[in-house]
Amino acid sequence: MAPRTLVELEANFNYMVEWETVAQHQALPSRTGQAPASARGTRTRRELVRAARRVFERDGFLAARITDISAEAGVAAGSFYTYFTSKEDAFAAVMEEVNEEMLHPRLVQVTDGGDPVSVIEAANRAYLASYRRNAKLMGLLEQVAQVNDEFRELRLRRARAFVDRNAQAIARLQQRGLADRELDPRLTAHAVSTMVSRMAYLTYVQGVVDASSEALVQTLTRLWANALGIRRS
Amino acid sequence: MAPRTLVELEANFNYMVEWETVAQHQALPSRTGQAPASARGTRTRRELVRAARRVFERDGFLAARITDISAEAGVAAGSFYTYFTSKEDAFAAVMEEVNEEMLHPRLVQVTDGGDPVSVIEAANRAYLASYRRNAKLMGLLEQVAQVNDEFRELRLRRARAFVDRNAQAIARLQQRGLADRELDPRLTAHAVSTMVSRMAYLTYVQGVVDASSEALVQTLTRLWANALGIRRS
Amino acid sequence: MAPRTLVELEANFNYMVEWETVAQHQALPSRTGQAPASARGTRTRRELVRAARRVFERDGFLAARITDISAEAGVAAGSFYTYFTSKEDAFAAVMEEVNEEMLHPRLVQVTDGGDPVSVIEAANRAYLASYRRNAKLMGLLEQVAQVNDEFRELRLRRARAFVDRNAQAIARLQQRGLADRELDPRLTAHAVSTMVSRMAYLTYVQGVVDASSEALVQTLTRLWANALGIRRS
Amino acid sequence: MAPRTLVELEANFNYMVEWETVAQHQALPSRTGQAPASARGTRTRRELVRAARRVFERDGFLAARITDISAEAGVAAGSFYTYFTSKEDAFAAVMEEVNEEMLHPRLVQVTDGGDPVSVIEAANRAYLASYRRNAKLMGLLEQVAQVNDEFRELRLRRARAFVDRNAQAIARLQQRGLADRELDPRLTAHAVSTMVSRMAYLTYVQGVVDASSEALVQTLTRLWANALGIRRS
DNA sequence: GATGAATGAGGATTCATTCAT
DNA sequence: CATGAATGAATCCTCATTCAT
Repeated sequence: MAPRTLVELEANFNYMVEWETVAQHQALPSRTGQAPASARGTRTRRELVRAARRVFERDGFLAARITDISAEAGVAAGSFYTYFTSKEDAFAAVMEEVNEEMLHPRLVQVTDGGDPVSVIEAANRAYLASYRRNAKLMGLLEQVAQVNDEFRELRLRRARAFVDRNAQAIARLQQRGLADRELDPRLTAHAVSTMVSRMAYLTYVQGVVDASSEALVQTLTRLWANALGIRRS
Repeated sequence: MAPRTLVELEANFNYMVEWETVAQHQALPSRTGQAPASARGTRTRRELVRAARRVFERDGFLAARITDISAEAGVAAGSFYTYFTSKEDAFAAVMEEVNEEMLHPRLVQVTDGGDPVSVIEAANRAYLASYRRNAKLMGLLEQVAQVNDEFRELRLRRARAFVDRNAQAIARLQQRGLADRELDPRLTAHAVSTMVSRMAYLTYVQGVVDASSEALVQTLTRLWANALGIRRS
Repeated sequence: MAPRTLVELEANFNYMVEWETVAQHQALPSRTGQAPASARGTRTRRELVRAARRVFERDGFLAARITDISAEAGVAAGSFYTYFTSKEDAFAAVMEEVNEEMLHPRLVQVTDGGDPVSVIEAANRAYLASYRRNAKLMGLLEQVAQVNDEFRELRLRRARAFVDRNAQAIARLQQRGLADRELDPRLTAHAVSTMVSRMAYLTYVQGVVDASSEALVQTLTRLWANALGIRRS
Repeated sequence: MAPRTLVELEANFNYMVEWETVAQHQALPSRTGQAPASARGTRTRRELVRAARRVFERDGFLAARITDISAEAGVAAGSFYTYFTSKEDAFAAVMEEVNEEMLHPRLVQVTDGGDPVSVIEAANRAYLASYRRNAKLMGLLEQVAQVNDEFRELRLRRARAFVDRNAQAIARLQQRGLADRELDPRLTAHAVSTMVSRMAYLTYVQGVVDASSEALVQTLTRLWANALGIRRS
């Protein structure tokens, strides 16, 4: 039986590595200096997180200076350390914010009985749309993971979790005779996830893939279905 | 007619983005301070390049200090600048060296009449093997491209060139009825290239994919063939 | 009618190139890093400017090291950059300070009806006195202008302004039959200005002219009056 | 009796401070490493001196690097030290060369009985012409004297010698009733010398005085004659 | 809580000068 | 004599982090 909802789908073919990275409640590598107690504190912290996001998006993680962030937030340099212990900490907070935003994705519920391919298509469409919406941050995450071991570890750990689940889903499809039995489920899960997420990166962050989002959805969906050898009903 | 040699094959399905990146004779972003005029100079420069490679591989590009490199090479700090203008310049020189090595890949000649799939397999095997051999440097390149605009630009420009060629190859297969005609050739070229190269990265650089190289070759080859809808003869 | 006050006189025969250079409100080539916002900051900045002056006067502009200045001020090396962007910037601040001092010159009011020559004499006396008082800085300015284009440009631009005014004054005297009509007003203005200011330099900075200030005043005044062909009443 | 030749004149009113500076055979602050013994050596040394002049004129004394000079001369870096001990040394050699050139100035012989003013005029004309011809080097000398104590001392010592002679000449004119007896001969000698040489500097080096050489000669001559109170016959 | 000045470790870079070949 | 590579002392400058007010 086909998956019924996108949420269910995600449990099966989830390649949304980066997105879910922050959606998960596994602790981010954050050791926030202090939780704001007063209303003023809450406001200042919010300003700082917003400022950090702007500065990160504008200058990149490495080039961003603590000073720039506090200046952008309109607070004194020292105030940064009232709320964060480091640049990494502030970055985690920024991702947390995105997290909040992305925890409520406008995912269309998929009706029962949809065929596997159209479900995959819907998932791809949703994933690409949210990736595009947060392209700058996704690019940042890529950069930070490349530079900071803690973030890299975090990403890898989670990717593994997704792959595990996806691998199981693929295995089930194979057992039901709906997918190519020659494929190694784990490797396959990894490969197709990576294909989609990397294309999203190349398209929306690097701007090297010149295609409409719709064309992207169509092509990736077909490639995916083909690759797994999914029988069309 | 199927491609006859790996060389020919590369002209068709070349996803060896990173590898060829350095193999090409398009200039690397290198502005070396000086070409050594004496034998002694040649020796010192070579020492420095080797030292740079060791230090980069050990500490990463960002953490590497010029001082470390000259110390590792056993020369005075200032001598670094006799041969390079910057850390980037030294990095380019290191990649150049890899370049030399990879310009003579031990590519097995594929006999005539091999079916397309076995040719793809051979190409994948060769690519993964060389990626593995130079895994540390490939990871470095990934990191540097994330941090340095010049190297990023360079990579993107070249990737585009490969995709162009691959897209044409796919289009030809489609015309001959050997591949799924529903696929957009350019997007497809991009997607399958990225799938393979990214899996190589995740496996040999990040170590997250836990599989034998052979299993990897088998799975990627099958996924690729499936994805393109290649008819088996 | 003869000029009545020294202020009026200056508008006529002003050769005080270097002095007025800093007295003018045309911006010095200064891009100070930061205006101190606290009392402590004001104090530190003042200490730095004083230290800079001492070090410049002691070692000259070129030999002065940022380190020396911060050490002399009793602050950390990095603190220099809280207030200045460069050595040039600090130098501009030092000159600014002199500026303040010289904006309130103790110029004796000249009584009405004084004859032109005695007015010139008073002006010369005042100029030489203030030059002497700030001899070390005037020497520094000479040195810096020789080495730094921005300061050179500034000086030249201002010198031009003075010459313009002086030339007009000379032209008026010629029209009234009070000065030699054969002289080119602009060149003459330049020449006599330069004669006095250069003598001040040679005397108080280089110490090559061995004469009392009074003798200098007398001789320069007489040379000047003679040169212009001023008729004595 | 009026002076008969320009040479004689120079002995009287010589303000050609900078020029004669190098024309004199008082040793320049030069400790040349080695006098070339072979023909090849002579050639190399000449190349180096020429190159040094070009580089000094192009970049200024401070910015000029030994490396630039040897490169410009087309010799190895080390060769510089075969002939010079330092940058200062090379500079002295360059001035020496100019010296050679200026030892044969095309000075027109002044016939007997010329009146003093026309003699002064001729001297001014000759001085300004040679200053103009070597403007770049004169500017350099100004710069170097500002920066290097040895060159400064040298200049001052010589200037003093000239002033001495000129002061005697002026005193003689005063005794004969041909010049204003109120003037201090030494100070006057200094002042008029400086006026002319400084105007030459401002005109030909700094380019701030906008006048034809002829206008300059006329004005300076008249100012000078006026200043000394020379009676016209 | 906010402020903003002070700190100082840390690395890059330059170039005159030496010297083995 | 010429070569040109090696040396390394000498400063500059940045910026995360602390802390007194």
